[in-house]
Amino acid sequence: MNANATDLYQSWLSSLQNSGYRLTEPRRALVEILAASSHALSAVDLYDLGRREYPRLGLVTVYRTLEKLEELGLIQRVHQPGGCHRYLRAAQGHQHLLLCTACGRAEYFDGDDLSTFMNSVADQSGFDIHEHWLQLFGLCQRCRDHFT
Amino acid sequence: MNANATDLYQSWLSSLQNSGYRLTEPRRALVEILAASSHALSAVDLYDLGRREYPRLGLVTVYRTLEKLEELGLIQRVHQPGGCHRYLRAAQGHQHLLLCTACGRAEYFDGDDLSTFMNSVADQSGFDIHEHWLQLFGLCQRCRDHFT
DNA sequence: CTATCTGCAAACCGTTTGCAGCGTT
DNA sequence: AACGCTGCAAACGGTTTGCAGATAG
Repeated sequence: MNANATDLYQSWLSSLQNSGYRLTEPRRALVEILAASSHALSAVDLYDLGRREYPRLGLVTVYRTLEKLEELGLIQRVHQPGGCHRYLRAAQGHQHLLLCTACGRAEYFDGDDLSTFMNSVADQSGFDIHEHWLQLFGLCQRCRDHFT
Repeated sequence: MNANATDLYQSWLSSLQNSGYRLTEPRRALVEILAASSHALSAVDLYDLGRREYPRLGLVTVYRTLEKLEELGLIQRVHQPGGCHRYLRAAQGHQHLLLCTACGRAEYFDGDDLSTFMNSVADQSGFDIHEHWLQLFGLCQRCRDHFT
């Protein structure tokens, strides 16, 4: 776990505690995994990874922990083309997602440049836009090298 | 059903037939609904609407018809914040989606302006971007008027 | 007449809920 | 000691599959 992930881990644990939630073994394990991961993970991914650290972990606990972390704005759902979702640390400000279709790596990029575009769409359509959802799919550097 | 929807209806039926699929009562009913709808519809929406025209319709047939229409590129899935998906006539070229969170109305808008943005993201990230997914959520004109 | 399509029932998968016991605080 | 949290099992909702009869071509 690098410095950045350790910071995230500590701050997420504090967030949980400050909101009146208890710090338990399964929660520590899940927070550690999520804070350190560069991939969007499914509930079952987390279950499998979590059991390496805490073998008694149940899938239900994974869901309940995800629910709390999402509620606190620490993680967010990532929607997959197939339909089911994965979880990833939340975007900071106006960031959007770049997902590798081969390895699942997830990266955020800044998207402030989009505001002019949004405004023009709002004007033309008459919609009052509240939220936008932008995800790009492709091959990350590592997978490109790997496949060529 | 307006002229545009009638055209879509006829062309979708032809597409089905040209691909070796049969034109049956349930399929005609579902195609008619989808071609005429300005809203993204769930499988159950289609089931309910379809039964008004063809009461013996089964939910399974809805799914199987959606599968074929999607395979032929005539409709596409719309991903909802909640998780489950709805179906809508497919985008033409580089269009993106605008969805009303109140009434479910769906509109496409052109998004060619995004290519410069995509290129700069590709350059900065090292990703080879294959696909992008942009959906905007808000209130449509009609619902704005209704709520104010 | 044949192959495809249909509807039913049942299986399926990801997710949620009820509950009795465990562990944090 | 009290209450929140956990894991199990069972329920749940949306979707898919197996099958025998119906229907388009």
